Amino acid sequence: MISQSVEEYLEAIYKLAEDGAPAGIPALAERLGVSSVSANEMVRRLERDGLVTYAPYKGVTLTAEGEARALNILRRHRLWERFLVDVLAMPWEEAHEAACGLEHVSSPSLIDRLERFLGEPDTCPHGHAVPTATGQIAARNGHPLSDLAEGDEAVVVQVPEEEPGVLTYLSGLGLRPGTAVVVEAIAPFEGPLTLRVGEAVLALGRNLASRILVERK
Amino acid sequence: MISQSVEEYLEAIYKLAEDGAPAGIPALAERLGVSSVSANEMVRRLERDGLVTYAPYKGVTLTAEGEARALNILRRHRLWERFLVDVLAMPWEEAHEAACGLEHVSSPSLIDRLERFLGEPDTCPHGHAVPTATGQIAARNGHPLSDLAEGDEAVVVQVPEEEPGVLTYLSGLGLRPGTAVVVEAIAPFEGPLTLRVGEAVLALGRNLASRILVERK
DNA sequence: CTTCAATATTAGGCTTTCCTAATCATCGCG
DNA sequence: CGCGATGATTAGGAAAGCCTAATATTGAAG
Repeated sequence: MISQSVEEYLEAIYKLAEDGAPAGIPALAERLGVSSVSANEMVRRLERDGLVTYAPYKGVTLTAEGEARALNILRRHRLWERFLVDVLAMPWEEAHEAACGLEHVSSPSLIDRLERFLGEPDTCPHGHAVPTATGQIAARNGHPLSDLAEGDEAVVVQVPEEEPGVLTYLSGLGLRPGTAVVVEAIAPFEGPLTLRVGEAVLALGRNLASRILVERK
Repeated sequence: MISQSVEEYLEAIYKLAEDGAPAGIPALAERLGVSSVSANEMVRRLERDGLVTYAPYKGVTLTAEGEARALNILRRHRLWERFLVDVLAMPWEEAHEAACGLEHVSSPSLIDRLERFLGEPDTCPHGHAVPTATGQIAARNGHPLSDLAEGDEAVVVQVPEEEPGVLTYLSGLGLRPGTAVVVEAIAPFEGPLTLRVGEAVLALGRNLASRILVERK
């Protein structure tokens, strides 16, 4: 058996590795809201159990076993999220929180049934791919919204999960997977993008825009 | 916050108190699969936190606060069970297990949404009343099946939850809430009851029969 | 009313998961 | 190349939960 804490660490390590280099201990600690010392301890436990390899000053990397576990957790998380949002009509940000709890107490049988009930969705409500029961995950497609040029039209395919504040904000703007956007203007010096979303026009910071994936039309 | 362990203890204390006297430490320990020492420790923690009162050699009793918590846990458990059985078509015995995990990680908002989605059911799949969000629980109605006389006809209203083996057995016999039964014969000396269930005739031990509630027709 | 079985408790330990404070190591910048 | 910031680690603890072994208490049955 594998504890909830361990699952949370594996998940965080996977997500940190997703955007770039292997996770450093401080980044991991920060993300999980624990001290560096605690994260360090846990990482050594994970290494002892063959779930990660750790090189000081380099970072933590999941082993094959660790990655398989992480993908399984992501699978559970994203299917629950789909259920909460689509079936129970729960708001995005609340759904993320709730799924964080449910993901750690879901047997394979339960998850498989849930998946069938939901119609085997490809992604979570934020557009992230749902890993299969066998541990496959579809490659991310789409480009950062920040890579578009003025005048480009595109459809949102993925928004960041995790931060509740960001989710509420994007939800309020109507920016969710499937939304069509037009780039009206791009301010210089890393400035904001001006977007048209339906009838509305809005300004979006470059940083956040780089974390939204779109598909050109 | 309240830990999963604490919730399991409260639930067990409630259920033990349901059938008779206040829970003794050994009974509690047995039910939870821990040693008497562990149960003793925990009971003292619960008392320290104002959730139970404990009199050695007498038993453990929930305080008002403790009972409110227990009812809330039961609410979550039974609604999840309803979902798992009705919506995901999970077998009874598996659903009980799964609900045991889910019940500890479900926010009030989630549970309220789930309840609405399910159509505000009155009972869990085994016929036990679902406590309301405000902590009310409907009184148990019905009589033990073992109290019927030969020739009586009745409808099952409640079967025991908890033990997976019992659930599988009853499920196999077709004995579930709503099932009509006729008492064909009652063996003397605490012997088994012979029942007709639909076309089938079967023998049921007196002990198990006393834990099945029915309503006379 | 005594004795024995059931119940309770103490003593001592283990693991997991977290913490603070303090020290040590490394990397990169000037 | 040396020094300061960042990162890593050690030392020492705490609380929750669990355990076994041993001891004390109590209630009920003879």
